[in-house]
Amino acid sequence: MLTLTNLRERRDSVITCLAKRGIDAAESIDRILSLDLDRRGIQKELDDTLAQSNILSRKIGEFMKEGKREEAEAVKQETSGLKTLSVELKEKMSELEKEVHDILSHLPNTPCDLVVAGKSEEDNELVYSWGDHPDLGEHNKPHWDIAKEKDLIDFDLGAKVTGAGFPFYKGKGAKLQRGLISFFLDKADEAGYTEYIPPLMVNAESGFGTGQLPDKEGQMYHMAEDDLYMIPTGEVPLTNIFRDTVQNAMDLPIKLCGYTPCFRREAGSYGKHVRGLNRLHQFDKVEIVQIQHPDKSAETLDDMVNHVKGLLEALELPYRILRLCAGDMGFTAAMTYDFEVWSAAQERWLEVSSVSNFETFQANRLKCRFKDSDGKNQLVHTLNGSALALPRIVAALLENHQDADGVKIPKALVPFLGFDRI
RNA sequence: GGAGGUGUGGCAGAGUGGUCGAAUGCACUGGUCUUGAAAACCAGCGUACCGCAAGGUACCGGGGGUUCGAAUCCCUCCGCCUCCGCCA
Repeated sequence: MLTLTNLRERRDSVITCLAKRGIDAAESIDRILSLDLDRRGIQKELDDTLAQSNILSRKIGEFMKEGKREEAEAVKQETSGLKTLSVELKEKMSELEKEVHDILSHLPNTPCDLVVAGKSEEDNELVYSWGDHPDLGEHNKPHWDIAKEKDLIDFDLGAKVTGAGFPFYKGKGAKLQRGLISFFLDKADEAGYTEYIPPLMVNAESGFGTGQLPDKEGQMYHMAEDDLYMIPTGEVPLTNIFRDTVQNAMDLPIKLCGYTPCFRREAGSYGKHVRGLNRLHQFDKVEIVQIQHPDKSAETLDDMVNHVKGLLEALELPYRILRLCAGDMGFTAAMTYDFEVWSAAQERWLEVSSVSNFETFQANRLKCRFKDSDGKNQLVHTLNGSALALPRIVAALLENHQDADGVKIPKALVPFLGFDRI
């Protein structure tokens, strides 16, 4: 969530920034600013009224102590008007606050300077690429065929037991999942990230804290009976650890990681591009998260990007990195790098990781601050990235490393699997 | 799930409905003393909002209520603890 101070002090530049996303926020922002002005006026009035009635109440207390009942009663009469007034003012003020909050919580984050304006993925900037596209020759099966032949993944069984998008992994397919998770977690551990195993359901406060609510309400599975949400990403529980906290500047950055299944409703997506592992309702992911000092978050984002590069290179998968244009970025991000792996058999790029700096956008919702050198509380910057999401990695591994009689496992992964071919 | 208890500042821990934003101790910060340190002593030490400032307002788990006035009374939700039940 954008901070009110920011809107007040930098109205024009916020509007310019949001315009890069293709959003004309002038009207919303001016509405917020005018409501906020009203609010401040009313708060002044309310504070004065309360101050007045506090004085009278104290006076009543003194009279009561001295046994002057009549004088006390007389003062009581005076307070009744103040009381009704303050109730009215309180109502008015909370209405104004609520309206400001509602508009504010629907405004997305302002993109960084580096982020270009643009509407869709076509405007994303290619910033890096690695590896050659393999020439598969006649061995160019898509992963769903390989998975079926080698009995690695059973989509039909998942559809029967749960529904489409909830596959079963079997045998070497299951071991591949487990091995990849261990591999990713070990790499994160080596890079200094502390491993967590978080809850897979979160409450509404947490959903709001990282920005899934209210923006992505329909994307999450919701347990109505207990008002809990299945996590769409480990980001939600891992970042909400820091909700309502004040960190010590010395402890920054805080680095953590965790493996979790992720649950997404993905309503309305069907067809060829979501076939096989390309889009699932439940999938596995290792997430890395950092809580960082505002001055250092830009370089931290680069560190995280480098970490993900290392993973993909170890898996010998050709990839490219895109800096998303403003319009293609998520609601909460100030800057995002997407990693895409080339799928040789499908002849398309598959998004396998998204690494973002949210700057103070989440921190403002989370109320996550640190004490700066002046002893003042300041919002931290939050960052996170997938390192990595499994399904499309599995797809790319199966497709890119296939040969005449199976699939060759990249060397780095073999110790985690106990076999070198499928 | 049932019964009882409990929730106060970074921690510990007081708090008769009326100068309680809250005693006290510890921790922390600055100072005095000291060659230096420790000890001792002195002072400071929550957050948010409004205000140029002086200052004001709100906050004692969350929400609501009673009252001129609530940390203190009532209702409700949440967390924690103890006992019982159930259970991987």
